[in-house]
Amino acid sequence: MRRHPSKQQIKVAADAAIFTVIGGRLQILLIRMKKRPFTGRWALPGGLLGDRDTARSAVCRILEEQAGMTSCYFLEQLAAFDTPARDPLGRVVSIGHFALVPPTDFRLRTTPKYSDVRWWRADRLPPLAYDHKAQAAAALARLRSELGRSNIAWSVLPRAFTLAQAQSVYEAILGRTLDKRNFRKKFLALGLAAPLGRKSSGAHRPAALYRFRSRRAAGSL
Amino acid sequence: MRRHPSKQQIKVAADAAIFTVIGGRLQILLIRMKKRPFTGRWALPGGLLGDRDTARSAVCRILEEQAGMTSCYFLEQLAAFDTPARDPLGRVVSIGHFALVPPTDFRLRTTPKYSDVRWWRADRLPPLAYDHKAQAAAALARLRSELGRSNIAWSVLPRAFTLAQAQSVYEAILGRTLDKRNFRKKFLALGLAAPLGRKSSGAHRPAALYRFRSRRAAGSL
DNA sequence: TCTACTTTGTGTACAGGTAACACTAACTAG
DNA sequence: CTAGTTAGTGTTACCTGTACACAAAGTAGA
Repeated sequence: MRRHPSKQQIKVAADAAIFTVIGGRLQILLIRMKKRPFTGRWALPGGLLGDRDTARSAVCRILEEQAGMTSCYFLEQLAAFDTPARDPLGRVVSIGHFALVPPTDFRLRTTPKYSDVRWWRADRLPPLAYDHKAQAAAALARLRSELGRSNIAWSVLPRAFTLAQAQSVYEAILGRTLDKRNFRKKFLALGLAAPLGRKSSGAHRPAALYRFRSRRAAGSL
Repeated sequence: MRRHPSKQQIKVAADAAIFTVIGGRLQILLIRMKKRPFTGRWALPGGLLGDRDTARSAVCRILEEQAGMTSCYFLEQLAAFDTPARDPLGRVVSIGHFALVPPTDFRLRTTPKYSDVRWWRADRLPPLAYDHKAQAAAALARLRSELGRSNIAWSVLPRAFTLAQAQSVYEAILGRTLDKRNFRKKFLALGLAAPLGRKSSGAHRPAALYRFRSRRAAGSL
């Protein structure tokens, strides 16, 4: 082992399933490819690692290049995807990632290398390039399973938020409605959030505002 | 993305944390390295992927080469380990795996490339090469967390087994004793095992024998 | 053959978490 | 001041996990 023969032809890439919540719906970020053999196809943002990249730093760089997205907050590794035929142009092993980001922190912007970037509803995806359908499905499953055990939700909520906003985010991610009283009980029992003052939204009864106690706690490998 | 520059210098390896249970203790398979810079150090079995290997097939091949271990039953991917400095001789991204195997199916056998192979108690590991300490720890955590949700245990139990044997395996893996009545209740409630006839072990009251209904069910990504 | 020893096999009670369920309080707009 | 909308609050039933003790079945050896 570890013979380091110079003949190995495998390349290493990183892909990212980036989620956000817009309009009460879970969305995933896709880019549209220009190059063959996937011309016109949508795909997860991704690309090859530089020699000094970690997979994580590669993802951050790629997100800026391909979508104008700065600052990766929460970003976690998903799995390695290594089917030999997954890239028709050559042997590429991809390290999949997933993240949850606030929809407002940046404006999506494409580059000449791609024809488009946009959010898609996570439950209505177009056909995807490579094995990205499987990657997106695995990422969604992990996102849902981590939601209950960690404080990922902070990355898509504003600094100060109401419990109704938090509940709406959880519902969007899980894809089902939750009971209001049970949600409040459980969410507060997790001890991740602390109350502040009050709020005066455009109309109706003001709601108490909360903030997350810390911005990094459980969840990582 | 996917420019396929021929200049990328990263290589792809696969490592494996192979567990078994011997004498009521959880054991992990290590090999002893001859080559610099880890001469004399113990390490997880592993090596570079061939151009047509999947990570999984590479692990199977490597286990046969490095330890004489045939037939990989249960083998699951753990994570990609991509710290640039993890291999002092060059940039290598490793795809970690873990498995649980029966201790009796083969005789361990080393090769001229390594000075030794043997089982080590999982709670008393020697210093390891590369980032294998972290890989082994992550593998153990995953093994424990999958134990409750899947039927991995079949891979270390004989075809026909008693509930006491099963309990002993679970205790070895989890590293703590379990309550007999609770274990039997839960194990049978999982519905993975079905009863057979009876047994006459060397001494004492005979125990009912069970078998697993299927040899592949839950647990995979 | 009887006794001592060892292992198998079984049920219940309590604690904690999850899921279902409806009404009053506070504010805005007209 | 009324109608409309959202915020906020407790209790009950159920399920899961955990703690705990004793009788039954066989072997080995006196």
